[in-house]
Amino acid sequence: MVNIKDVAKVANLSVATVSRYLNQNGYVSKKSSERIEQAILELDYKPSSVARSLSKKQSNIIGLIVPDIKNPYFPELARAVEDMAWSYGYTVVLCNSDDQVEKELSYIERLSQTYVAGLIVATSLLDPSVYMSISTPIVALDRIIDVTVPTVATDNEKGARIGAEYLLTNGAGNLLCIRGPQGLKTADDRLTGFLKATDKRGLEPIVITTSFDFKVAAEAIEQTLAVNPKIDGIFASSDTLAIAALHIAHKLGKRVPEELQIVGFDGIALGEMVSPPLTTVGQDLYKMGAAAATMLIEQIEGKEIIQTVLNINPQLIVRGTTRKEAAK
Amino acid sequence: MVNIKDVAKVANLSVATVSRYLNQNGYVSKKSSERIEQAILELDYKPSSVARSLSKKQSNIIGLIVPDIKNPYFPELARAVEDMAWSYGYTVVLCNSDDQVEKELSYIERLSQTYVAGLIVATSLLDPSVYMSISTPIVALDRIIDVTVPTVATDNEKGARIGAEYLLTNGAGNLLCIRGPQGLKTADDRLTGFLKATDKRGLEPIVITTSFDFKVAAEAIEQTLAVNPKIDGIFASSDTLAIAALHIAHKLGKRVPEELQIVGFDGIALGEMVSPPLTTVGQDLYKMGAAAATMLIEQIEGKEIIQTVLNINPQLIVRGTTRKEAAK
DNA sequence: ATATATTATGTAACCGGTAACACATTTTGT
DNA sequence: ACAAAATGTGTTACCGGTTACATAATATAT
Repeated sequence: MVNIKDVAKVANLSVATVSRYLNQNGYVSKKSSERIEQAILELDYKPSSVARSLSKKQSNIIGLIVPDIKNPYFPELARAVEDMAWSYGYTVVLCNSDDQVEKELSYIERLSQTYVAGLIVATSLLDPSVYMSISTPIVALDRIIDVTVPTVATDNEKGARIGAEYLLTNGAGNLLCIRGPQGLKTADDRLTGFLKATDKRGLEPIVITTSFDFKVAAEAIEQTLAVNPKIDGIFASSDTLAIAALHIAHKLGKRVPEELQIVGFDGIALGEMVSPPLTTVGQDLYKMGAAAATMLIEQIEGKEIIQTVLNINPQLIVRGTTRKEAAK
Repeated sequence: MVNIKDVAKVANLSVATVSRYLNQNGYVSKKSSERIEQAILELDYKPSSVARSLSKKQSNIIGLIVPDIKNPYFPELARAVEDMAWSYGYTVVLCNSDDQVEKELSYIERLSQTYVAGLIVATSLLDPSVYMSISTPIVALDRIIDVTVPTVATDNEKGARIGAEYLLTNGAGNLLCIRGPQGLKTADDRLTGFLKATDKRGLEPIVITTSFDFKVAAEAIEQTLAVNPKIDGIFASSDTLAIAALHIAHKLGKRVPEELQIVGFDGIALGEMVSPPLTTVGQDLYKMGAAAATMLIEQIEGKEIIQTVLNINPQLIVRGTTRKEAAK
């Protein structure tokens, strides 16, 4: 492989000058620049990012830690992160933590051995102090880790309130809230928002807790609907859960949205594919991912961060699992 | 950060001995080993993979190139690849090629600058010669690039034949085949398999070509169904397309599977979530991804590759979009 | 007992960059 | 015109490992 020395030799200059040219720092005359360009072209020289990393103690690798890329929520974020990273010359390492503390810690350790430039963390199982003690720049995505950690997130409480209120103004009176796993801040906030909406009307909705796993969730929902046939509105803490509810509704022969209305949360692409398409509280996932990446890269490159917490506003996306006519 | 010199100093040995100990090559006495272990523990030493990469001209990074991780087919593969890579101590860089030659080439170039250990390629837009000329180990996943490139793939033709035959024996006589984009080997093979099944019966099915994009596909399907109301069986080249068909069927009020039967291809998790759940020709995606990763790592680590082409057998997964009773 | 093989360890060059420092040359200010 | 500032370039140590080579100490063979 061609190295910087070869280029220096051909250009009849020292490696330092070539390095200066490559990094656009220090002085390089026009003539030298041209000779270097020529040499680079001639030799098809590609600087070794490994050598650069070793020397600078800084790589162009960004770690993206998600619980599980199979969860349809994350590919959309990942894609946005990757796009942004790409355009800034960074590379994304995909890490599935599987919500295992050990695995996540081990990943962080491994990454730090490669001088990883920064971390985007879309998990929240570790103690905030762990993230705060990491020396590389970090951005929390979709999860608030700590006020000191730059964050891109949605106002989950508000979104849930909007979603629940839409169900209520839309004629659903007996609500079921399918909340995500206990202890997950995101799910907690969504429950809070939901309850705010129902409390205001003095309602006592049913709340069930379930994992995000489709089958497990579907079973729990089926049982709940069997016991409480009066339920005419479901607010789900995620689109996957909402789709599970829709699935069960079909199975039980409940017509959606005539007999049962469903509102999800997230705005994943899948929501448009099911029938009827899912009404949901949408987050602009691409925007979130892109914002997180941009934020991280700005941190990495030493730019002053003005805004450390970016709250993306959720937006109700009305599709087919709610009754439109009643909305007025 | 603690480096190998510090360890050597504490253990009262030279860096060479410590390095030998770390790599388990060369001679290191028991006593020295113990002293080194002690020192490593004491200092919490973690070897720098960057320095090692520079020296060895080999990293522990694997590049995974997919068209778009948002396509629900790829997260399942990616997850398997990542799992395997993880267990062998490798790290996965995610690359979305977007089916753009330039982007893919640029990725390959960037990765080679980091001494990437190997590449798993799930795209096929580049000329085979490009992949063959790459000096790092490579494995083709889901796409056959060239006989000389180790490959993990499904027998698409056979799978499509099985899927089409199932429709035919199941009472569907007027078939529509929704084939994927032209020029995509995978889609071509599936069409071939489909046609083999229909030709055998002397049928003349309708074949439409469409992109994998959900909305575009849905529109094309809607038009086709409108013009050809007789269609009672659809074979789709991918589950996403099948789900688009299902979506349109619902929209048009066609009962599935009573009036219209649908068979997809791929076996993505999504297929179980729609209603009715999708009958499909399933590939064991996890197995494919894991096999590709294993194959690659074996290549990287210099093991003899006995089997360079691994054909995973597709399997018909009968669910709700086909009529069961007629199967006999 | 001596030659030879095996085991154990250290020195130092190397991987391919970066950047501090030194030095030379040109430009600018007064 | 002369000092000071700006510009241009080279030498070399360093980042943190690996490994070829040299050397020393044991173990084994004859």
